[in-house]
Amino acid sequence: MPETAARLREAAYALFEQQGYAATTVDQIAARAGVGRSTFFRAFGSKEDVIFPDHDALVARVAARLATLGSDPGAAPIGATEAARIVLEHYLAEGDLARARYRLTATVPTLRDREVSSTTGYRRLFRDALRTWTGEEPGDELRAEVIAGSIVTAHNHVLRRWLREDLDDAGARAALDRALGLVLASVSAAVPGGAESDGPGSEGGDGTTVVVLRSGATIEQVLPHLREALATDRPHGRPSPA
Amino acid sequence: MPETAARLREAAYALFEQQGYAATTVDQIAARAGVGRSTFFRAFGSKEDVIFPDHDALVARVAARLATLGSDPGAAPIGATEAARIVLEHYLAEGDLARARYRLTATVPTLRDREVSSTTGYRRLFRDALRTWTGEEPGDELRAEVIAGSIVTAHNHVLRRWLREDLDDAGARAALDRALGLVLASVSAAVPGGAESDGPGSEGGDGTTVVVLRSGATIEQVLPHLREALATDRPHGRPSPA
DNA sequence: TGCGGGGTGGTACTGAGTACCGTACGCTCG
DNA sequence: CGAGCGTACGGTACTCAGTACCACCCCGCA
Repeated sequence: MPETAARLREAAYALFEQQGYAATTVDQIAARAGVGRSTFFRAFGSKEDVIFPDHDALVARVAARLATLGSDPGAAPIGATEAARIVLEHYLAEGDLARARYRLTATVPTLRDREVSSTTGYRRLFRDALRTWTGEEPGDELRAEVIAGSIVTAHNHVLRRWLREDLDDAGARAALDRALGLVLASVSAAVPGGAESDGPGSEGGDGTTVVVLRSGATIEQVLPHLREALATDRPHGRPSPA
Repeated sequence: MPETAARLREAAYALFEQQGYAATTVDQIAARAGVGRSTFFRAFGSKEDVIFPDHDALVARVAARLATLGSDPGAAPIGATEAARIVLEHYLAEGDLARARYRLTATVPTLRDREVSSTTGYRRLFRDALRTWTGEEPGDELRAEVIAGSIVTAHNHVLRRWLREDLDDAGARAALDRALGLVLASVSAAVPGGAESDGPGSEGGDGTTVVVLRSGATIEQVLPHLREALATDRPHGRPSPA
């Protein structure tokens, strides 16, 4: 019965907020919900699971969305953005419950670890889905991992701000779009040619790379900045916005 | 006595490889090491800690290296690279022990989670250290987080290949340099101007950005590639190596 | 000889998680 | 109506990680 699980969850959150996570025993939760201890472990596999219930279902939905990416390279950033939004929308729909969970995970190290390790699943999902976008050559594995990690980072960054009530729902949606746009633009500039040079600090004249983001400007607009950039000597200076 | 801890560690690894992690009890480890159960918990706080012993010390060393970054923007990528190499060198020095740990963490979900969550500490370290590099404005927080995450991803990517014996020691060092060079170059291309546009799929003509990495080439070498890149319409196309 | 402190072993306890069993409720089929 | 039957529940008993506490022993030292 999902109704029993709901009562258990409410009892658990109430006791956690009142006494703290560690000080609350499963017996207390079960007693408050008016059920036996066995019932608790049947509904949730563990004491932690009462806090992260529908996580698996969410992962499955994201995976389903990413599975439709196919091999069209242009679809990857849009699909990834929509997949990330699925997760954000899930938390927005949870509302106060998500914020209550955040208060717990922010406090209790065990729960924080649990949440952190759950993000790895998303990283893998995005990485595998992005393989078709980034390419299949050996060196591209790292690119896919970096992009996947950056997407997750961007999402979590926005989500955290919403959890802290720095952002309302609409603000979070807009911030996610902006963050993902920034991250995908930045990260899609990874340059295969750069991989051939021999690391930071070395300025092999052959390793120079020029990256163009967001085409649309004419050469005339760009050229002065480019000339200036090429004149400088710093191997890893700040980027020069044009 | 560190000698007692060493005996416990050897006994633990032997039993883990032989019976599996879950099937091995702390009593068995202590018995095999010829000490009491209390001694085990005195030496290592928990059953997991026997696998991740000097982790805190390693974090401290990385933190110490990053603390010397100061506010010189040019020092950030080099310092970050060296900090990442500290971690790699630690594992290389461990040798077979690190690989035995990898076999465990790859198998046992509990240990995998533990290791994953430990990377968060590095992420925070790099993020905070990179704040001075990426800037202090509000929008730059995300950039710092993304760069930090990418550094950790790059390191772990190389480390994992070494753990799987895809790479020998020298190969791992070289691969880390290349991976970090690639990642830092890519990620340092994050463009403040890009944050003003409204997400992927939009091609605001004003948001175009050209980023120069690894100066040293002349304009003549770069220009043809640049012209080609600017001619394409895709808002998020593959980068154009020059 | 007396004395204090660190490393040690032993005992007892709490609490999470598992296995198992008996039971009550609701269902369908005869 | 009643007999079977699956499912959800409660209860008991157990294992094991982790904690607290105490008694001990060995050591240097006065």
